[in-house]
Amino acid sequence: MESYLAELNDAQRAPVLQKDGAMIVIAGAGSGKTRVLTYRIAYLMSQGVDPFNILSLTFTNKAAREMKNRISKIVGSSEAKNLWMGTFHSIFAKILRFEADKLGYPSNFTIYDTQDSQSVIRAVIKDMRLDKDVYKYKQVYNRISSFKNSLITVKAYFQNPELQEADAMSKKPRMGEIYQAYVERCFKAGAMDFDDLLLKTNELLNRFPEVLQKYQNRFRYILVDEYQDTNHSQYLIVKALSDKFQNICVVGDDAQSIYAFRGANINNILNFQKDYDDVHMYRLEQNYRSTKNIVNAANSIIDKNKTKLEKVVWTDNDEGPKIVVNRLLTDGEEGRFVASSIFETKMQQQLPNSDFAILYRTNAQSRAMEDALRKRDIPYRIYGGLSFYQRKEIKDVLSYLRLLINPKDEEALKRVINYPARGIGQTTMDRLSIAANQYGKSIYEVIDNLDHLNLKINSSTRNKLQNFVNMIKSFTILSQNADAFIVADTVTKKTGLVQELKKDGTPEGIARIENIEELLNGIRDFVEGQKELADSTGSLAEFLEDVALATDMDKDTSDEDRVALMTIHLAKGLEFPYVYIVGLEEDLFPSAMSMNTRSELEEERRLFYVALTRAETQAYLTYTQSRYRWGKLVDAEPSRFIEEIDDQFLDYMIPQDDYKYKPLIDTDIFGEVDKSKLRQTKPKNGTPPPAHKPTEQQLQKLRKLKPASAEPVKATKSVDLSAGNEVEHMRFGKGKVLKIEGVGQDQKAEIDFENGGLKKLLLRFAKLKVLS
DNA sequence: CTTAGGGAGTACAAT
DNA sequence: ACTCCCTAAG
Repeated sequence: MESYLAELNDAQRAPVLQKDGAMIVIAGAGSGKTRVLTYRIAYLMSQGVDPFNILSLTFTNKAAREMKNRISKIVGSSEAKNLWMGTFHSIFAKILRFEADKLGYPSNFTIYDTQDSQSVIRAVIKDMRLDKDVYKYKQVYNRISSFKNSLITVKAYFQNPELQEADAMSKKPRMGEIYQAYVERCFKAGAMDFDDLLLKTNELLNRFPEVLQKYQNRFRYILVDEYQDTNHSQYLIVKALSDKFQNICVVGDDAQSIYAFRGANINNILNFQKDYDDVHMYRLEQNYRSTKNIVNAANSIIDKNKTKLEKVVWTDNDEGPKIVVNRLLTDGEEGRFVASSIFETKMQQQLPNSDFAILYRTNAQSRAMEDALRKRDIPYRIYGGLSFYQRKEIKDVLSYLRLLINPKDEEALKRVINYPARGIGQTTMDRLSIAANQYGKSIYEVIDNLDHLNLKINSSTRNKLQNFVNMIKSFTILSQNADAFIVADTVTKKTGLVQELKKDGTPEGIARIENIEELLNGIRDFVEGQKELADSTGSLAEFLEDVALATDMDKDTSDEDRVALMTIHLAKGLEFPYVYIVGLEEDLFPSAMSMNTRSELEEERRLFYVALTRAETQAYLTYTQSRYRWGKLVDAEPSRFIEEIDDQFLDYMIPQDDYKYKPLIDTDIFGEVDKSKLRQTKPKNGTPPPAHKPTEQQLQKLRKLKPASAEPVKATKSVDLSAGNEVEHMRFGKGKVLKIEGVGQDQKAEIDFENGGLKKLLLRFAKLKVLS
């Protein structure tokens, strides 16, 4: 029974064997944290804990499935079945469906994806007659999302002068009204957006003490993976649920916190010890994944960050080959280099395609890689980007299905009411919409009751509307007796969706039909899978629930032999023998949008750390001299992150000197500055990290080198400019006069710069002070 | 009401 | 490059 404990090292075993209480496991990259979580759950069950009382929150549903399988093998599948495992979103969506009536939602509420939400916001902005160039819907969406993730409700927003002032300052004084209208529309449509799944869970637990108690008693043991990427809303849910029994185990790595843009708060992990009594902290520092070269190179990077918990990741693995760095002329060249490198390695070492991954900062970079791989006939698979379920034709089918389940779902209705075209245009929709508001009904209800309402709609249009409603109703009746596949199949045929695409005849149209077929196959598989589970009928509602929260990473691709292409964000938690990190260029990685503050830059650096630590055997870093961006060829310069790796771990494919920063010095302005001295300002690498397991003394010493956390430089551009702070890595407004320190030896320069290109240069080499 | 074409605006990561 | 929105004509 306990034989699996022997598969753990001492550091891993300790947290597994602590049955009760609060604990945090700081797990370095590749240190076996999934194994710890899995075995800990198995151990709890072996100690008599009912699986029904264990809640395990994972980062992907796939990870949950895999862990469950693993646990099944240890404790038996009938037991493991009762475990609550999944992502925050999927677990709490289930609970919310069960408790929906308490919050005034139907239990069949729709889950709006980002597209749906943004579309609602666009409509709100339009209806409020606001300037769409000022109120950009994506920005507004992000702002509202961040409110929700911080548990700032509409009411809380209007009670908070600071927020309102901030919005007024950014010339969006009516943000609150938009927020309010958006929330109302979603509620009316019986819809929750992604953030609502967490926000409403909080509301549920706060407002209904008996509900809170119920789930507190149910989830006596809570485990949270990737805790460094939890946002405030998730934090509060975990806190509330674990409050009674305090059996809480969080696992994470602050060095891999990369979701701040989604509201993740690194302080959740940094401050965990303050949140519970008697917190045990465990550290997993031995890396089993990567070579010494990779581990040490990664350490040398993350060392540049100031905000972090101290830990020392080390490995007993081989030294391994150095990290290869190569510069290419263009992104096309870059793709060709990567493809041929993969090809050669694959042939020489006789490796499967699935041993290789190409990681990039932005989805747009996949194009060049794809082209090159295709030319070489190397099978690949792209993860992320526009997911399958977000494609137009798929969303169209899904929207019909959504409408059957929840006729109030306005986004779905708007999408399909006139597609394929059936003569119901904007004018009609506007009238229906006004009537719906007037009577406090949904648009669908208005259409359904046209005869009883006095609307200015002519009889032919009335007919068309009636036909539409009748069609939907016939589907609804069908769905009461038939499974999801039969319903979906009928829908695609009867609505004329497929016919419409056939008529089109273009290659895109054919591809779309194939996609719809793939969707139908997927639904059939789902239905069969669900029916096997016995307690499920494979209904449409179940399928839609699954789809709404499905991600690209949830697909089982273990039997595919393909090179993996994905963003670094998606690669978190994965590992590959050979990893290519492409596009290591300033403004791309680190992203141009993430260089305003130290904390943003540090997150980019963590992202790079994540990328590099995916590699088991060898990593390749590439960058280009010019790249197509925004449809134009633009110059690129090497990322500072290459420079930050200690040279001893790198193997340059072109003369090393070429890799040094080439300062973009404009001599007109910089005439008196000695360029050679500028070069010398390259930061010296600190003490190289230990290649072997450090002694306890060494560990202590290394940990003491940096404070546990440093106050990040605060940063809105204006504030820091006027404060005269020493600031690194910051952008400045035009026309500011700055003092530069640390240029060469005792050289100081005063520059009035207007030119965007100069900003970056200065940041890289100098500390800046504002003179005026 | 529908459709095609032009013009303008937008560019990060994603549950 | 791409999407979205608007306009004008069918």
